[in-house]
Amino acid sequence: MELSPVTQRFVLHWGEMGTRWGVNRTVAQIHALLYLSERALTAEEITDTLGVARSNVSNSLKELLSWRLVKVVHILGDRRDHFETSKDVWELFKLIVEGRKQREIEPTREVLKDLLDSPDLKQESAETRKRIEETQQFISIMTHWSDEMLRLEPETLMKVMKLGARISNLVRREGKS
Amino acid sequence: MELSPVTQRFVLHWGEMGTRWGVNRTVAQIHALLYLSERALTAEEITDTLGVARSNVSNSLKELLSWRLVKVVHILGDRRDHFETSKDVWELFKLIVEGRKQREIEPTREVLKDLLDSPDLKQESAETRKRIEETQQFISIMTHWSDEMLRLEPETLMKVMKLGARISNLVRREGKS
DNA sequence: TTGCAATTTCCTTTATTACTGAAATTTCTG
DNA sequence: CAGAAATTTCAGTAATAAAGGAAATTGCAA
Repeated sequence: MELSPVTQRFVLHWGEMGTRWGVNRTVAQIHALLYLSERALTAEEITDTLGVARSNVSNSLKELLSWRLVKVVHILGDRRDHFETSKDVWELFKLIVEGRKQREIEPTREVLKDLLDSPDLKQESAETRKRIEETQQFISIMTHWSDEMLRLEPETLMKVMKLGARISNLVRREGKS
Repeated sequence: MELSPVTQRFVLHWGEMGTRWGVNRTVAQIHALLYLSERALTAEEITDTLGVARSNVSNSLKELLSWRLVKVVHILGDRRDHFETSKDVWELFKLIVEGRKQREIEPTREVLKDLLDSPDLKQESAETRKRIEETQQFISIMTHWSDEMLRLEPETLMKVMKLGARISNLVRREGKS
């Protein structure tokens, strides 16, 4: 499968950014490819289009499945797995935030909880204890809020965001007067 | 400088998570150390405490400075640079979001703009064009909203968050009835 | 302006992560 | 159930990133 110039640039860029987003190049490229594809693709097709090893595609798809960014679908009369991703940016965003929370926040939350429960804690200065408590509390609040937001429909979310903007404007105007 | 058990675990954990957060172990460890430290530290002290090469500390501090997570301060009668970080979690959070936006979003925003301006675009299917336009628009909205939020004082932000929670509850209740 | 402390640069080594390709396994079909 | 297609596993290799350490630079102070 030949890629058009625009698609090719999109896929290559997504791949380059992948590293910064916490996934490897191939994972990001596959996701980009599926995102722009009009239909679900087989692993074989992905392999050919991207020019990487079949096994690499297999592992990358597994990672995308673990993020729930990609789903397996079946085509009648074809025993091969076909892969597709949501075309809804909001949906994708939610899944990415969810995945990152799981990988980037959850382990820390647990360690902080552990530290705060630890008998060693009383040896620490009040300052240190306060610092750790505040960190823990902050994570807790942000996690809860983000869960709430992620549960919203796009339209509702837009309303909340506009509201946020309104309040922030208000605050700024009051600050000036 | 000897670390207490709790501080040590905190620093080591922060270091391990660093990789997932897009910085290397040393960078994250230094930040953790400064975060729990009661006073600003010299590069030398950091080197000794963490047991890494002096040059590694130098480079890591430079990276932390580029994130604006760390500041140089001077102590009267001491020519050495001393380093400190904010103790305010909200402040730190803002800086991290700002940094990540710069590194993880901005390059993509530019490429998408480029693609949408490109003469090649008209060769693409309507579907593809729509997909790229929506992506671009989504990034634009989210960036703008996050800028607004980051400008808020912690207390105002809390209000907005509570409001968000209220709306989300409302929506859920209406959905049920 | 020389000398030394402090810091950074830059090249090398080490560690980590990504990727390949062959072999093994699973899954489907006749 | 045998054979082939599809997929995954895994061991080795390549690529990338992190860290170390010597040498160079900076900047202050006598």
